[in-house]
Amino acid sequence: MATIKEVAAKTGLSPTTVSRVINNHPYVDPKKRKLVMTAMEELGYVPNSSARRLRGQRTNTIAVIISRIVNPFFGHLVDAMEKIAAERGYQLILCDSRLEKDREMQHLELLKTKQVDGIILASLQNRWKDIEPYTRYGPIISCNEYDSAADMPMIVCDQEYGGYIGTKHLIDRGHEKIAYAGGTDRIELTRDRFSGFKRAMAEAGLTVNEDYLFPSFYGIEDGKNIFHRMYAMENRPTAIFAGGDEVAAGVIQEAKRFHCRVPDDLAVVGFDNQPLADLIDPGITTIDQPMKLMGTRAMEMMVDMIRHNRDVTYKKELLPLQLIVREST
Amino acid sequence: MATIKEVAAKTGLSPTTVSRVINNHPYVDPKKRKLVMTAMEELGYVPNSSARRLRGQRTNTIAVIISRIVNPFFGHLVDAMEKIAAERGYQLILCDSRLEKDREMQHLELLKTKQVDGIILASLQNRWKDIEPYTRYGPIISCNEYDSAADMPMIVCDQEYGGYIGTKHLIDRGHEKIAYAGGTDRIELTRDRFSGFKRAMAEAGLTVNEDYLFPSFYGIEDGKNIFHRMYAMENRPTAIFAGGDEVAAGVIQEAKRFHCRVPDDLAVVGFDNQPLADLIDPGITTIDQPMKLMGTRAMEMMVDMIRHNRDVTYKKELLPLQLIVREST
DNA sequence: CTGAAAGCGCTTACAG
DNA sequence: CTGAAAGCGCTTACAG
Repeated sequence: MATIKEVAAKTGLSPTTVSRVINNHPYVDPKKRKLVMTAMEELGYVPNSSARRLRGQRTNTIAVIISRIVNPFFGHLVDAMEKIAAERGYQLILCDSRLEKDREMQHLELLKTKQVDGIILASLQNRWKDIEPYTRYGPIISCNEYDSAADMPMIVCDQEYGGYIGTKHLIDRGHEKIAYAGGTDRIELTRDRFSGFKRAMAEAGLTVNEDYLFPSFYGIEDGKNIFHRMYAMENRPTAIFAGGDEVAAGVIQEAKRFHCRVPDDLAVVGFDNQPLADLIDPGITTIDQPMKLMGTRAMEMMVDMIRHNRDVTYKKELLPLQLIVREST
Repeated sequence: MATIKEVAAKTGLSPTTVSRVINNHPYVDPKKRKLVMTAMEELGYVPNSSARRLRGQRTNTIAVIISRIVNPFFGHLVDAMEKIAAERGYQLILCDSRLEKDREMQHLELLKTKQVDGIILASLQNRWKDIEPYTRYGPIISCNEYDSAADMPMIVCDQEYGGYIGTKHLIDRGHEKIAYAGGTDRIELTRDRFSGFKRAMAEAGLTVNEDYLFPSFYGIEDGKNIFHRMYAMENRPTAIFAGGDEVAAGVIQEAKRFHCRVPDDLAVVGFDNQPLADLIDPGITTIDQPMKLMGTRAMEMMVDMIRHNRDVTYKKELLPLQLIVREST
């Protein structure tokens, strides 16, 4: 591979001047500029990124940490991010934590070892106290998941509201025995969503049945399992609010297989509004999360933070969430 | 950030020795090794990747070029790749060509500018003659899409066979007026699949109706459009072989909306065997593509090629394809 | 408008 | 087992 030195030698100019041409500096004699250009062309010269990185202390690379790329929700999120990153001249490193704390921590090391200029956390497996130390190495923002204790910019949807409107919708449809499969655990996002569920229940004077609460699951298979657990109950719920459309789809599919009619015997609300929600039969009533907007906004913010080097500060940005009614309720 | 020099200063040793400790070289006095280790710990030292890259001429990064990350097919492929890459200590750069030749070419530049050690092409927008020049900068392999004229390792499925068994299945079900939406154009993969379609038709003594051929489309919306174009025909086909499950899903959804019964009025065969195929109603008869196997094998091969620096050579590897029969036929 | 020199932070022969 | 020195390929003050 040709280096800047060889280009300099070929043109009889200094490496400095060649570098200036490469970087479009002003104050280069137009003739010499042209000379350098053709020499680069002839030698097939291309700047070595590693050298530029070392010298310039930036990588033009951003890592995005997700927890499961096969989840279409993340697919759409990453798609939007990749688009903005490409426009702005950044590479995207895809980091899949697979819901494991350790993998997430390892990915955070990328910032420390200067392999990326910034990190977008679209999933959050660790607590803020473990993530915080990394912020001194570069910008970290979260998108989708969040942690109120965290001092970092966040692009989030109003999950409490989402939990509320989904539940309220079921209540309005006359349901009282409502199961909840969004998870109630350590993750703030799911906790907030659960708060919304509880608020709607309380407002309607309904009590939350502990047996109807299922931990946070992710895929179709989980949905199937949840259906069977409900089906085995003596006192079955008449409706379920699932943590994602895939889970909802699993519930619906299995319900149909066991001749449990949706929505008559079991109403189902999903979350995300993935394409899937509109495709299966009956269509899934769900909460629309603006995945594209989230991804776009997060990447724009990240690039801005990298370029302006901490001069810009962002806070929590709240994005809208809305109920999409289909045939499953 | 602490550097190797600072660690050296703190321990009274040379940077060379510190480097040896970092890289687990033998022949370092155990006591000194320990000394260095604690000094690194105390300083929060971490090696700078850019420097290592420049010095070592490798990046431990691999790019994968896909054409549409929101397609679950690519989601699963990338998922399998990421897993192997992480195990082997490589980062994955996600490159989305969005079906555009230019974007793909830009992504190939990553190899030239030493930003990645190798590239996996899971999508192929350009011709081999345009890609070939990049092979001198590092290993390039294809996975999924392919080009027989190309002199690169390829992990491919037997598309001709896939086209054949899908079509044969429809013929066995008694169909004669069979539409084909897999594309017939410049891409070899789709051309081969189309060959399989034609072979099955020919064997059964059926003629291919030009009006029933639709260019290669990708998403649900495309499926809906195709349905309407068929629906508007005087002499409608009774079956369609779609290029992907998403397209098939779009066809089916719209068919149901217009009271066209599947499979009675219109039988539908998809491709890929995505989770979706099993979820919608009726389930989609489809051709299973071993996405996980493809991704795993491709990444293993890539890492092997990078590590053994062209000493290893691979050829085309053919992976099995099989018909999954569900209710849509 | 141009160039010599220093340095980004490592690793690797080489010599001991 | 250890260290001094060179060099990976750039860019950026600095001086002219």
